[in-house]
Amino acid sequence: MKDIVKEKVNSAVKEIWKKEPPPFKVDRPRDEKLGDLAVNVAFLLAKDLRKNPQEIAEAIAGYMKGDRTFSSVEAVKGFVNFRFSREFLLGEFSRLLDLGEEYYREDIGKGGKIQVEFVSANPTGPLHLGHGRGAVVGDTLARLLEFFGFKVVREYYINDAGRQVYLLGVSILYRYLEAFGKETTRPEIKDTFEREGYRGEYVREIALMVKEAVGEDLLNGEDPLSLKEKILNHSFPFPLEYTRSFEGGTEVDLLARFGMDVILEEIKRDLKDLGVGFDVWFSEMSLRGEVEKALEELKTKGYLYEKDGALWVRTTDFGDDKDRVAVRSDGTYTYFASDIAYHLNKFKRGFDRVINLWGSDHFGYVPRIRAVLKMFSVPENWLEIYMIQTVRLFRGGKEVKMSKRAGDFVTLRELIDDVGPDPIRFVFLTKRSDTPLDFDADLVKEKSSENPVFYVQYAHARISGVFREFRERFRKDPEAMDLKGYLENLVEDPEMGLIRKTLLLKDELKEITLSRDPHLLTYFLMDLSSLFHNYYNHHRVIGAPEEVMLGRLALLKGVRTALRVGLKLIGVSAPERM
RNA sequence: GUCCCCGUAGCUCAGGUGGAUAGAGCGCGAGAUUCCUAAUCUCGAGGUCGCAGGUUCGAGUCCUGCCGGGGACGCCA
Repeated sequence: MKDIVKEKVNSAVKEIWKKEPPPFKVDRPRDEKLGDLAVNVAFLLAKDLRKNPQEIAEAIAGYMKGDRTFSSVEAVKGFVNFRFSREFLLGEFSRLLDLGEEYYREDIGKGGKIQVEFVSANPTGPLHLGHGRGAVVGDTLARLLEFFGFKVVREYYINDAGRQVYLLGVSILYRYLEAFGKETTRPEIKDTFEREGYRGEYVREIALMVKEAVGEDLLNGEDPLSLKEKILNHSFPFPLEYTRSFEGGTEVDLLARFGMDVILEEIKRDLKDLGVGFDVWFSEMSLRGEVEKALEELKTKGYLYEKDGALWVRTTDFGDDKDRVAVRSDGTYTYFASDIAYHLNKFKRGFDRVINLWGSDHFGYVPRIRAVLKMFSVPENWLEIYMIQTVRLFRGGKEVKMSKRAGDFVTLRELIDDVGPDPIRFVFLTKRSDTPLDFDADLVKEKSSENPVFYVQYAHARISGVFREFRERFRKDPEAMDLKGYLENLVEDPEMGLIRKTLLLKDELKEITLSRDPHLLTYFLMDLSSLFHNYYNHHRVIGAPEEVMLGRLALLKGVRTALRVGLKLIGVSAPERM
């Protein structure tokens, strides 16, 4: 609807002053008594035209006289305020009834390829709340982009190479021995575990699975390759891709691979239960050759140099505050080296746009990645990076500390089991993702008005209830009825208000998608639900005179479509009853 | 120390490229149900938008400084 106003104001300015208007804003006025939408173009034209804004606004308003889209166009203090006519609103609402969900869809993306990379948690432990937040925000963003015609690839980058994988293997080995009441005779294993090992309970569980599969054989120093076969033959109820890919090496490596198989399985299940799916699980390990090639290219371009036996990338040439190591003096690659190759890989895959959702601990990482992309002349706006801030969990009014070290951190799994996916998704979308979020587990569980997700779902359930009742009493299905002809019978202000709000979702969705602010959608849904609940409490549908009843049924049908679209996009269910 | 984010009602937070009299939920006070679900609704109280300057016709929004909170600053991942 904003487009319509924008278009009309544009041509008015062109017609009256024979000039192209500056970029102006179409917004909802603070007070809805002033109108449905307001335009600030008069302020922006004032200097140029050497007139005061009010005069300009009046000229524009005058030009619009007789336009049947609006019931009024007024100039107030320099704003031009538009109020949509009943005729126009009912016409749009009829289209909504005809088209259903499609009314809100628009092909902005035109098939453009966008990758959204999110979560990407290390496969060395269960997901925690912060990962869950990233999962929900990323998935919602992906849903929105898809809705608007982008071809979206959801990708999870698995850090399955590097030191943390070794640490996982060491930790499993340590716990395995412990399960036999033994201590390692190798001091490097003991030291490493004690200093940096993963202490979570899940490591013990994995160790027990190993014990189940190979018994004491690992204790007896059997060849890792034959241990591998024993694990594969044990028929665990999940794929063992990493274990299978083991082609010789230490038992620590084998255990790490098995551990990653187990953990990734858990991670996938957690995400699935949150309603989050991925198209691509990208393995860091698989980049092997590409890392070398990428570094070779950087070298040719002259951005690589050697110092203290390590290989450095001259990221300071492009705005980073210090240069970064890509290859350590012991010859191993840093995480950064993999990431250079990974982003280059993304670029070569031909995405028009790539969105990274990173945990806030990656903050300092942004400049170096941007620097590298510049070295490869990748356009600046190709990569968007958004930070997902930490989530603090509260129970019984107290913060529940999450500490991966001590192993007593709160997992996403516990919370999903505890409160279910709907409240989690909703709450994660009530704040901008780049600010910290406090999550009150007690409150979220409570099925009361304190919990906004139920408020919105309840609106949907109530409408469904009316439809149910109608079907029972009149033996007709409102879904199948063409009700738009009865819209004329809606005459009350709250009805027009609901219609207006329902139609506004279209602008809202578009803006939210383009500004990448999925959290605003929850606020819209609460507003719409509020209007509906208010209406519901003061107007009866069934029991009203037939003409009015059918009109109201039409109204509710449209509102329900809006609620469904909104809920679907944030991945929250729209229950028929509660 | 350097950099980034945040500071709006008692609490948790919206306020999307500056725009009109500052918004919601919770909490608090008062009320609403013979009728489609009261997980609801109505009314009320509650604010120097951290502080001080600046830019502007206009600042919660932009700039500078200060105060307070959080985070990032490894040849970790």
